[in-house]
Formats: sequence, C-alpha cells, structure tokens
Amino acid sequence: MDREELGKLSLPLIRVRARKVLFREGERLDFVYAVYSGTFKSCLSTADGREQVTDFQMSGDLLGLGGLSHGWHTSSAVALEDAQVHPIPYAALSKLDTAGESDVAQALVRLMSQEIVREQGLLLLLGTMHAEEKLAVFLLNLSACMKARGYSGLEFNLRMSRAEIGSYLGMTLETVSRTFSGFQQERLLEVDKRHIRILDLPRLASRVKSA
Amino acid sequence: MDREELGKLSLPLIRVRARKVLFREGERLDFVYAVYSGTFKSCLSTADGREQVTDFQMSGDLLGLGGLSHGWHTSSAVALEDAQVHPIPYAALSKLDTAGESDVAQALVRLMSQEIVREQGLLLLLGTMHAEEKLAVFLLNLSACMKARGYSGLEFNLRMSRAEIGSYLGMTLETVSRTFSGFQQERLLEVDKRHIRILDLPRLASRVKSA
DNA sequence: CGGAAGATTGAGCGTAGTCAAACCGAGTGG
DNA sequence: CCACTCGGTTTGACTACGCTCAATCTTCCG
Repeated sequence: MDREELGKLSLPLIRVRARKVLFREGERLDFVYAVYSGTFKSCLSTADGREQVTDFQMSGDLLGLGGLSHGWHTSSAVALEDAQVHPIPYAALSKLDTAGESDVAQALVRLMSQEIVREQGLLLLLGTMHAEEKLAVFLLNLSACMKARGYSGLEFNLRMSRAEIGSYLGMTLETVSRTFSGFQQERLLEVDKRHIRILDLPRLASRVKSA
Repeated sequence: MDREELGKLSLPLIRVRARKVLFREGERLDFVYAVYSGTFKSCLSTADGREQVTDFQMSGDLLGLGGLSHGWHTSSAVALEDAQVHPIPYAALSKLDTAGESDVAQALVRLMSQEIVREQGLLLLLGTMHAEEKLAVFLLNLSACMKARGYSGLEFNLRMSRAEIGSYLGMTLETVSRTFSGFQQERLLEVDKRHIRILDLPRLASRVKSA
C-alpha cells in the first residue's frame, strides 16, 4: 500500500484539535501530512472572502500535495473534528527525489503538482464565480498564456468553439456568446467570431474579484 | 526546465490532425504526451453525453497525467488544430520511478495522480450537474468512503456543516438543506441535522446520470 | 437563562438555461 | 457560378433553478 510506504518515513503522530488550521494557503510548506484519524477540509479562498472547499480528507488521505512544485501551500487545511496526522518532512521527499539518478521523477512530481494547483483554480472558478467573472478569468489566463509564448497578449485567435469554452467554464455556449457581446458593449474587448482584441486589460482584470 | 528534462526521453515527434483524438478516456495508457505545437482540449464525459472540458493545452503542456496511477487514461485529448506531440513511453516513466531505491517517489506519483483524478471528478460535478445530482454524488461517495473504512455505508454522521457541503458542491447552504429535505420527502434518506441514514441506495444512485 | 451557531423553511427575485430563429462563412456539388 | 448544406455564432423570448434575504427553531455552551 502507498500509505504504508509513506508511513515508514513519518514516525511522529501529532494531534490537531477540531477547528484548528493545520496549514494555511501561502505558508511555507515544511510538511505534507497523512491523516491518521479525524476529518479535514481543504479550501481555497478569494480576496473578497469567498471560500471553495476542494476536498474532505479522512484517514489515509494526504494533505498538501498541491504545494510540492514550489514549496508553498496552495490551500488551507482545517480539522473538522479532533484528529491525528503524520507529518512528512518536505525535505525528505525532495531528497528522495533528487537522490535517485533520475531528475525525471522529480520533474514529474513538479508537473503533477502544478496540474493539481491548476485544477484547484478551476474548481474555485466553477464553484464560486458568475458568468462575467468566469469569462474574464478565462481571457486573462489566455492572454498571459499567449504572452508567455511570445505572442501578443492583447490580440489573438481562439482555438476553441463557444461550446468548448462554455463546457470549460461551466456555462452554456449562449451565455458565453452573450457575455462576449456584453464585454464588447462595454468597450473591454473587440470580438469577431474567434478573433479577440483586448481593449482594456486593467478594467477586464478588475472584473475578477478573486485573489 | 522540466520540459527539457522530459524532452530528453522523447525522441520522436508525431503529427496530429485537427479534430483527431489523441487518446480516449478508458484506453490503456501507453504514452504520456508533451505538446510541441498546436492546441488540445482534455475532457471527461458522462454516461448521458455531457462533456466537461478540464483543460486546454498548448506547447509545453503535458497530456495524460491523470492516468499515471493505474495505467488507464482518465480523460480524452482532442486536437483543436493541427498539432505535434512528443510521446513519452509510460514504461520509461515507471521504470525510472522503480529503478530508484525509493518506492516513495513511486508512491508519491501514484497519490498525486489519484488527486488529479479526484479533482477532475469534482470539475465534472461542478461544471455539469444540478443540485440534486450533486448532493446524490456527494452522499454516494461518502457512503463508499465510510464503507471502505469499515463503517456502515448506510448510516453515518456528517462531519461538516451545510455551508461546507455547499461550498464543496458549488451551491448555497440553503439549497443543500432544501435538497436534503427533498430527498427525505421522497423516502430516499432520513436526515436529522448531521445524522444521515440512506433508505434507498439504488434509487439514490439512479439520480446520478454520469458514468 | 441568554446568546451564538447551525439548520430549516418561506417568499421573491435574478442569472443563466432552454428553445428557437436568423445569420454567417466555408466547403460541396449541381 | 450559384445553390445548398453544415457548423458555429449571435440574438431574442421565456422559464426555472437556485440565490438572497429573512424569520424561526434547535442545540449547545457559557
């Protein structure tokens, strides 16, 4: 069993009282935790106070995996009742990765951790945002993505249909279309089918209330 | 860079035509892919045909990470335009993990992969389901989870508040409460605050249209 | 006993879903 | 060359699911 493999690393067992925060989003990641008893919730929060619970963990589950790529916690963990956890030192894990002759395993762990974080962002979007905010986030991400690849971040062609955007953002294609039109009305964008030009990036960004 | 590390493994570069399916949910995972050019969508689908796009991938992104825990693809990947990808043999990755003296890295990869899959399930729930279906999924998962830990799968106490359930499922606490009451009205459950007794598991399961 | 936190229920409203029609551009075949 | 189809997009009208606000009730705890 996986749990037992990891269990060998972690001798200590610490108690966590109900309602206590085991770690908080943004803190340095010194340990990953394996739940031994009790129940936790993992959650993300936005700047304006909305909260998205991303998981409930029970015995055998691991806490904090999202942070392995960069060494910072990407979510908070709170005990829902008195609980016990095994702390697993981050150092031990990174050492074990680096010790092996393969940097590949290490790279893989990092990439998978990034994927977890990315999906968490999408959970927050799907769970807490409205149509306008969702589409704004989508466009800003895409803009950053294009820019990072050397293209203009302000003018580009979408590769996906309205239906695909809608599926991604948890809304119908009609609502995607309407929201595009709304943004255009407000002079935030120019939209022509799949061609997008962002006219006012700061104001578009201000539509996003989250962190 | 991570990508270059992985790049060393993957000599070939294959072309994928627009609209072509690179791999499909449920197929055996022989390769993970690194996108070299073009754009892909990754998606999950339900039994009744709903589709949830979980990501759009561009150059440098990896495709198929969710399947690493058990060797089956957990999502489908479709090219949105003509594209090129580096196939990375699954065998190479698992060998590299197992070769090292640490089974820990291997266990870690497996656990992280499971976490990715779990989050994908939640994406599908948040993106495509209605209140009743969401709560039914939640209860069924919880039931399975309790059962797996040796408790009764049909009668248990919730550890979390209505608000926390609501946050998890992307609905308000009031809607959670009303939906519980609705289920009780229909004789699917007995609910008393946090105590739940499932009266008709099959009928509850039939409320869930997804895979 | 009083206060606080959680749960339930009701009433009204609003956002986004559904259904439908019209439009547009690309590709195909007569 | 034009007519036709087809997929994708836009827009409109209507509807409904779930959100908001609010009141009530219970349980727990000081």
